[in-house]
Amino acid sequence: MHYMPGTLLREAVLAEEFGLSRTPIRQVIKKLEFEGLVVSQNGVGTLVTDIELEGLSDIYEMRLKAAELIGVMNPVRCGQKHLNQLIKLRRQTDELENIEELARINHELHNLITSLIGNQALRIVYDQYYFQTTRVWYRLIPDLWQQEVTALQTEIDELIVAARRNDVTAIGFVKRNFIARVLFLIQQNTQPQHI
Amino acid sequence: MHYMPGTLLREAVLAEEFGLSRTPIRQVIKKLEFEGLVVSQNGVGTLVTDIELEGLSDIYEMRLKAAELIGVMNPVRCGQKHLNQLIKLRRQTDELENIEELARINHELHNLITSLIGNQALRIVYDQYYFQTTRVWYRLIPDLWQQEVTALQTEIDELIVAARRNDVTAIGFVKRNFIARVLFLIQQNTQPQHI
DNA sequence: AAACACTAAGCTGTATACAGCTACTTATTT
DNA sequence: AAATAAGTAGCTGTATACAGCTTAGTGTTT
Repeated sequence: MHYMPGTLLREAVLAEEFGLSRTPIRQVIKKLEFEGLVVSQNGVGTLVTDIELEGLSDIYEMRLKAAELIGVMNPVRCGQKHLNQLIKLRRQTDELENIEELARINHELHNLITSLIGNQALRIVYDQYYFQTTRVWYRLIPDLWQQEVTALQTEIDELIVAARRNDVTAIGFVKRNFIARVLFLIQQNTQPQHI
Repeated sequence: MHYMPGTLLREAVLAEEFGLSRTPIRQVIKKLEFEGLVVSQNGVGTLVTDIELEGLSDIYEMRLKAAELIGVMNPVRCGQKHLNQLIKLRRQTDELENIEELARINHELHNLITSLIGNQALRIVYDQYYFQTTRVWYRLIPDLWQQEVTALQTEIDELIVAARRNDVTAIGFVKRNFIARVLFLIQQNTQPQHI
C-alpha cells in the first residue's frame, strides 16, 4: 500500500479498511514511526512524513556505504537462480507502461539484491534505508520517465555482467553507483525548489 | 533498567511497576522487539533474548564498520567540552568498585562518542548496535574485571590523544579497535561453551 | 508405576470505552 | 466588518474487558 507524503492517515479508517480494531493498527503505525516514515500527533492524526533534505542525504550517504559493504560482509553465493531472475526483470523493463510497474520491478530487484546479503544486521539496515529513500524517488520519477527506465535497464545489464561471474562485490558497487546517481538527481532537483 | 538475558517479563507486572496500564508498556515492548532485544510469545510472556553467536558477530562486524565511518561522515567538531568530559571519565576509572559503575562510564563514553556523529542515520544505527551488543559484554565482564578496567583506561587515554588534535577520524578508529578487541574476547570465550 | 488426557491458571493478542488534545467553526463583541 | 473567544467534532493516547493460546499440575487409566 502506497501513500503519498503529506497524507493524513486516520487509525479508525485504516482499522475498518483492514477489518481490525485500532489496536493492531496502532502497532504497525508505531513501527513505521520508529522507522521515521510517519509521525503521529495527538489530536490531529498520523502524517506520512516528507523527509527534509538534510536528513535525506544523510540516509542516502549511509545507503551508499551499506551497498559498498554488500560484497564484503560474508555475501551469499550468487547462483543461476539469481541470474535468471535478473534476466527476467531486464526483459520486463522493455515493456514498461506506468510508474507502478517500474516501482514493482525496482522493488523486486531490491529484494533480489537483499537476498545476497549474508550479514543479517547489514540486511536490515539496507532494507530500511531503501524504504526510507524510495519514497523520494517516487516523487521524482514522473518528470524523468524515459530517463529512469533507461537507467534501470543499464543498471540491470551491469548487474547481470557481475552476476555471471558470481561477483557479489561488483554487484554491491553497481548498486552503490546507481544510488549515487539518484542522490545526485535529487540534490539537483530539490535545491532550486526549496531555496 | 537492566534485565539479564532469559528473564521473563510480564506486561502486567511492568505496568504496575511503572504505574501505567498494559497499553503503553506494550508499545515499548514492541519497540524492543523490533530492535531484537526481546521476543514476545503468545500465552507465555516476553523473553529477554540471548543473542545467538552468529547473529552477534554479524552485529559486531557492522558495529566495527559503523565506528570506521564516524570520522568520515561529516563529523561534529570535537571541542574542549568533549576533551574535558573524556578527562573526567578517565579520572573516574581510577576508583572503580563494581560493574554498575564500569557500565555507567562505558555508557557515558558511548554517548559522548555518539554526540560526535554528524550523520543522523549513522548515529541511529551506531546507537542501536551498542545496545544490542553491550548486553553480551555485561555477561562477560565478571570474569575479566581488572582486564576490562585497564582496557577502558587505555581506550580513553587514546581517545584523549585523538581529541586533543580534533581528530574525529582517529576517535572512530580507536573505538573500532576496542570493539574488535571485545569481539575477539567473545569469540574466544563463547565457542568452548557452546561447541 | 508410568503415561496420557484433561483442567485450570496465567500470559499475550485484540476489541472497546473513555480521557485529553487540536483545529475548525460559529457567535459575540468592539 | 473584523477580531477574538467559546464551543464542538474528531483525532490520538490510555485504560480496561475479553478472547485465544500455552503450560503446568492433577487425576485417571492401562
